[in-house]
Amino acid sequence: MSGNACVNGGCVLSNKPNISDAEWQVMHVIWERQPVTAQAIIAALDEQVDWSGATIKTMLHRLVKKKVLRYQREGNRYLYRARVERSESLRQESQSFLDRVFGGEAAPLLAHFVQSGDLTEAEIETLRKLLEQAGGDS
Amino acid sequence: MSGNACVNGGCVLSNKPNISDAEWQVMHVIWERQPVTAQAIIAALDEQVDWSGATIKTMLHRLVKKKVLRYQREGNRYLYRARVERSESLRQESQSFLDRVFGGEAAPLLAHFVQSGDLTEAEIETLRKLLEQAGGDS
DNA sequence: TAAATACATTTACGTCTGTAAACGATTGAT
DNA sequence: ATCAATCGTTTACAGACGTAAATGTATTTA
Repeated sequence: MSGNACVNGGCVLSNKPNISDAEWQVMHVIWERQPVTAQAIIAALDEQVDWSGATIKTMLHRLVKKKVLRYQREGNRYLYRARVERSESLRQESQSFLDRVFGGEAAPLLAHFVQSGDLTEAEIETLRKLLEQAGGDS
Repeated sequence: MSGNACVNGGCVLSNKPNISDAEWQVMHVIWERQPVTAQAIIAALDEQVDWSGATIKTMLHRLVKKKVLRYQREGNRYLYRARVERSESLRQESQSFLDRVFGGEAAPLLAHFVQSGDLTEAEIETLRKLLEQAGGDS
């Protein structure tokens, strides 16, 4: 995914923390249940993916290094918490996706998803209202 | 981005070709102007990014290897063409993004972009119509 | 207190990616 | 025909990622 700038045959992280594919799965669990132990995270993910506990611990470690997570010792184990807000991460990742794949054009992206047909009637209604608000503002 | 499954300490490509961040930039140019030479691609990208020609050639090479591009010799140089349709790539990448970041929920994603406020009045109108169609279908 | 258990930390390894220089082949010009 | 310019191919390298085993450390149990 995005977020790294490279020079001189090497790559460095950009200012914004970038959460990898697999790491997003971990973050979803953490945002939902924080503060949470590695155990609980592993248990929660066990229903969704097929990773060994060691793998998830590696991710936790990397997320801490990236300053996306922080932890608090609690006896033997850690309690993990997010250091970045879910909404902010969504925003950044969405913007990066929009730029990368849709060249920054929000309308085609929206059209794409609206036409994908995954929306329920209620969702459509909600969006209609949101669109009205968006229209009124300008 | 997504698309690789790993086993045994190694990673292998999944069935779907995955286009990296930087590669998307190249692909946008190609979809717009194909068939197109490396020269033209490099020239077009020169206005947008700060990569050396060599870098872009590497990407072209990798995209060919990934079977995202094909080429046709034309004397000394190649004419590059996409082997995958833009719309199909958008679809796949969008789906993967939706799953990864929004847990597969299209409505929150759409709400997010509608509220981002980047839409013009005309775009809002267009989307309103699309929503009506989407609603009528179900 | 010693052994077993449960955690976290370190090490590992192959692939992908960003970035580009070096090298080889082909073509155009003199 | 040879030299220079052009274009594609190979090689390079460091960081990120997916995946996980091995190792070290602290806690619980016998």
